[in-house]
Amino acid sequence: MVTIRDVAKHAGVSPATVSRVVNGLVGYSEETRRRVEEAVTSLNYETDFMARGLKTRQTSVIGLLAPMVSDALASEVMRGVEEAAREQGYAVMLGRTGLQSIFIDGYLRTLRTYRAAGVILISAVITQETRQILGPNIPIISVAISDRSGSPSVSIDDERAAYDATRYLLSLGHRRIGLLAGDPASVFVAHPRQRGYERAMAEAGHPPVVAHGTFFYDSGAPGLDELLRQDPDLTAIFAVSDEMAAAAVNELQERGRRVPDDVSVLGFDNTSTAQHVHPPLSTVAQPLEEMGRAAVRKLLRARNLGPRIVPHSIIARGSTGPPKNQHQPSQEL
Amino acid sequence: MVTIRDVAKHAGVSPATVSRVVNGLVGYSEETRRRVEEAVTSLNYETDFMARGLKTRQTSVIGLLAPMVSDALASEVMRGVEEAAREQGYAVMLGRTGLQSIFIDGYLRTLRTYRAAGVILISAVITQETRQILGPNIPIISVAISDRSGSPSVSIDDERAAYDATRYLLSLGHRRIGLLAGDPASVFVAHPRQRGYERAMAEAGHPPVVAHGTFFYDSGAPGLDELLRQDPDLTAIFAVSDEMAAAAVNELQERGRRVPDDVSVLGFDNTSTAQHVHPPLSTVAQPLEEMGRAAVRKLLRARNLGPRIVPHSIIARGSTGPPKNQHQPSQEL
DNA sequence: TTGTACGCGTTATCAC
DNA sequence: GTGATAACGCGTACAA
Repeated sequence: MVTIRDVAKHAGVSPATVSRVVNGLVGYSEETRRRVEEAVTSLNYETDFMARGLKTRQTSVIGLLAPMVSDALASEVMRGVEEAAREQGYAVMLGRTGLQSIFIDGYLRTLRTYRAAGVILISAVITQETRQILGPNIPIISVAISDRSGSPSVSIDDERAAYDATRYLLSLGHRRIGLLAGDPASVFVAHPRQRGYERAMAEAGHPPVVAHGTFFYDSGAPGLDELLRQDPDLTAIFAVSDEMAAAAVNELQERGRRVPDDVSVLGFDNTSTAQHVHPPLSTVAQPLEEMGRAAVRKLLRARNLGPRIVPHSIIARGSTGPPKNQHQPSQEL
Repeated sequence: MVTIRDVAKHAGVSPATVSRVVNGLVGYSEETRRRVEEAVTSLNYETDFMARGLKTRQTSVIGLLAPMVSDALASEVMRGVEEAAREQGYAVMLGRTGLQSIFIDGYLRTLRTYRAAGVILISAVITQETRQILGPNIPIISVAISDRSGSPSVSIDDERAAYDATRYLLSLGHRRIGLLAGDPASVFVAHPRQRGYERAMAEAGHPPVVAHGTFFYDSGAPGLDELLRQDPDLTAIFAVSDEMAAAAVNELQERGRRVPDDVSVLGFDNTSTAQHVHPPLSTVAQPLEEMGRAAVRKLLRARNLGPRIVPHSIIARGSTGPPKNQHQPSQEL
């Protein structure tokens, strides 16, 4: 292992000077810089992050905590985080918090003792406790969750997005629209989306039809069943996750209903799942990868005060279309 | 920040003793242990990983490198790695290598200066260069790739799995089976799978029909098109990734062919994608999560010499069935 | 069990 | 302005 003192000896200067050159500080002549750099490359010197971190009480590590490291949404955000971090010279430390944030405390402690430069939380809110464990020196930011506490965050406006999505279905002519909502326990995403749907339906004067799922694929079919029991004549299903929407599409076809001819289905998140079903899902897009990148930038810029809302958009693919109106013939013509 | 010396003072012992107690070594009385532990909890002491790493030249960090952090296969492996690492008290540092392993060198260097305890490579082979950058002290292991170089690895026998999968289709009665193969450039997975298919077909006396894709969803439809052009009467498609298989299912249905009644489709990997299409994909399962866990264990046990082959299995879901045999009526009855 | 040198980069202090 | 010296950060390991 070649140390800073080896380089200093080779270049005929002191370790302090080498340090200054390596870190691009001031206080040396052009000639010294050249000699030091020559020594660095010829000896293949690399700064020891441990030693540096011990002294500076900072490492170039960003902690990334996701409830499931394997779900499509988290994966997209992770990709953005990883790219932005690498570009800025940071490494990413990965942790899974579990659905009920079981492991989060342990990870935060680890990140603290590793003197992480910051922490990014996917789909989880920043609690008082979180902040406390992390201490005052490590910034934290949440991504892809509507956290109204004013903590640093990057997200879309979930209420507005669901409102817009419902309006989109209304604009296609649908009146009987069912909501495949999220787990009411995970109130921070599920609730705003449900509110947005309900607001749009109320404004249009149509009764809401709601069933609850878990966001995951498996809950899509039972949820659809529940919705159709409430109203067998639904012409559109709005699911608050692509996974549930995909399950709904498949289950509808299983029951002999065509998508979108008989029933339109609209998803949420625009993950890769949306494109893997047939017909491909129309969905509400969150710019997930960009949100990951934005989170890194915000974290490192240290002006990460308060929430940042990024724009959502609605992507129309094959799973949505006008209703056939067979059950409500020319009601409004 | 409370240091080991603070604890020592509080407990009336030396820093060295505190260190031994904290690390569960021997050489202190029961009474001292009690006093030290009391001091640790009352002062809320936590070991500084930087200082420890500086001295021991080791940190509890495992590097995890994947070509795409967001694909379904890597995600499953990552989940296993994360879980096993956490249980053993290790943190996971994540890196994306890019499809052509563009960033791998940079990450390896970073991992070296962080004195990682080991490196796990998903879907990439360990080259001479890789080993050289990492140095002799950091073990490395590859996962989910048939690397015949004898380097430490955890994978299925891809050739055998593809052979078995093809035999499975043959046993259903299929004779005209097309292979949607992988990118021939990524020779380490694509090639063995193709060989397994070709061996099974040769043994059965049927001509192979092969088209190449990229493993990704988008290449499925063009690949299918290519296969059907070579033989319009194929009754089964074996795709070497679930994504391509999913695309094939969707494209077949788009063309008015029923799955599995007209054409059976078999996937590979058993990722979540397999369950998101309709009908759900029959597929060759790799125990991806378990492979991730095994990689961590193997890495830390330091008896990680040579490859380890884990068993594959074939999961029959809705996308495969016997051929209708309309083109080859009762040939063997 | 304890004292203490050590690992290595950084930075404050000092000399030229 | 240039550069050197040395103390420092904190846990570990070896000699005592």
